[in-house]
Amino acid sequence: MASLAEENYLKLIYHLSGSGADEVSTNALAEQTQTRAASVTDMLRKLAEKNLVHYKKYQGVRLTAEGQEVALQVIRRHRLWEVFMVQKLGFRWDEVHPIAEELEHIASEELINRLDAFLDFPVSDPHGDPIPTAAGKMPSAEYEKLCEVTAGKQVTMMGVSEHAASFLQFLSKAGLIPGSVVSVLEINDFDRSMLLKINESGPSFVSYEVARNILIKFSV
Amino acid sequence: MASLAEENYLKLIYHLSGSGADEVSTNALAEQTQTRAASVTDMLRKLAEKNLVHYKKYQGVRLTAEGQEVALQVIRRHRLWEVFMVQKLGFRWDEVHPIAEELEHIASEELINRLDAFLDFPVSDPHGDPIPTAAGKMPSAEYEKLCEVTAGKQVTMMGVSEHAASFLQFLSKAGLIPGSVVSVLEINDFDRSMLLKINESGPSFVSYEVARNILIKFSV
DNA sequence: ATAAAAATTTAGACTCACCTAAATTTTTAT
DNA sequence: ATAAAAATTTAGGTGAGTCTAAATTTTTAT
Ligand SMILES: [Mn+2]
Ligand SMILES: [Mn+2]
Ligand SMILES: [Mn+2]
Ligand SMILES: [Mn+2]
Repeated sequence: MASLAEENYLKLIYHLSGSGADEVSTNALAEQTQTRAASVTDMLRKLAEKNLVHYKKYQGVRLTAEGQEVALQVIRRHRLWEVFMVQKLGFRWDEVHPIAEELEHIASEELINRLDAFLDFPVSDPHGDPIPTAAGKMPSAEYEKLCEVTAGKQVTMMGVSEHAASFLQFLSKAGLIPGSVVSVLEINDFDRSMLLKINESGPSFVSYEVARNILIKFSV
Repeated sequence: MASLAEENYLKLIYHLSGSGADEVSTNALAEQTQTRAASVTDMLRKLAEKNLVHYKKYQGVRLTAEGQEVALQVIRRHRLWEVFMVQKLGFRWDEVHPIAEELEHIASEELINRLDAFLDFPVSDPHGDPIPTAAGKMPSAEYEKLCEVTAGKQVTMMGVSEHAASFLQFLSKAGLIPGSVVSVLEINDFDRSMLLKINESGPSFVSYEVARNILIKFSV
């Protein structure tokens, strides 16, 4: 029903709106889609026509219930394929995103539900992002940022909020992957950089910029 | 490089030409692509421009070496995904073709080679069709047709030359799937229908039309 | 050999998803 | 409150891939 381009817009609106909460601006969409604002306007008119978004000229755009449903389906497919590529095909977590951008548009529901079962119904993807259910619910995964943890605390790494391959490669090298147990040894007041103990290994430094993009939960 | 539509044309030209041997007519392509002859002409001009086909007006079309390479890549992807869906996801062999028609256009070579390894380098797909190698060679699989077997002989079912879901479902019900051992008990002179023994089960009849589309090899 | 039929190509349009340039509306700063 | 700046939309195009209708070429039949 929704074309490949339409699916990409809906998914992007979902992400940029903070899971559908706020309005998204034309320019924000243009920047992320690598297109021009005029092209975005054209698409928004079409999506509104199809009742996939609420759109009033100059007022930004929000997903309708129907639009959100499509967006969550696309996100579900994307994340399940990422799990498949990492767990079954042996890809690294920094390699799978561009391929999942293509696979997410294969529409067969039968295919995706069988894939889900084959993967044992994973609840999150290799980056720690939650996988929407077949029924179209996004599991809420509310994590803290590592940069907000105080010295002396021990936490578990749960995911990332930045998906650039170079960032992910840096984390792998430091042993910082979902599941890693991290103790904050020291925090440098000056630049907010952190000295960490990661899974029994020797201490590592991470900058505030890195810590800001690492999602954690406090160990019980 | 080649668009989705172009890939579909190249694959189709390969099949209709008998693996690249003969010229293919505009009308034959129009019929199979569910488009009009005029649209096919447009596309052939474009493919010729890109050096993917040899094309002279009114003379039909043939793949270039480069075009054949693309066609074989697409066929490789199609068949590997079919194996994946049947062997790993539990699809039936009559369900996978339409989904593979979409998956075959995911271009990542890394993905397809890892999938190949994950599947243990299968040499044929669920329908018995050979899978082109990563190097772009189509393994030759020269089988006889069941309709040409004489009474009293025992053969092994290797594949089908007709892929309609209804035909495949009929075969499954009769227990006629690749690997089945088949003995020809009787052949009816009048309509060339056959009485078969399939894998130790009681005898079954198949029409000439069915036997003509079953590929076999003689048991050693 | 010629005329009719069939196959194919050309001409002119259409939709989708994008573009640039120009207008318009909204926001921000004075 | 007004002018400048920023954001957004409108106007008019483009290329890919398709269409219908008309013209052309090839094939078939007499
Ligand atoms: Mn991703
Ligand atoms: Mn992810
Ligand atoms: Mn198939
Ligand atoms: Mn097949």
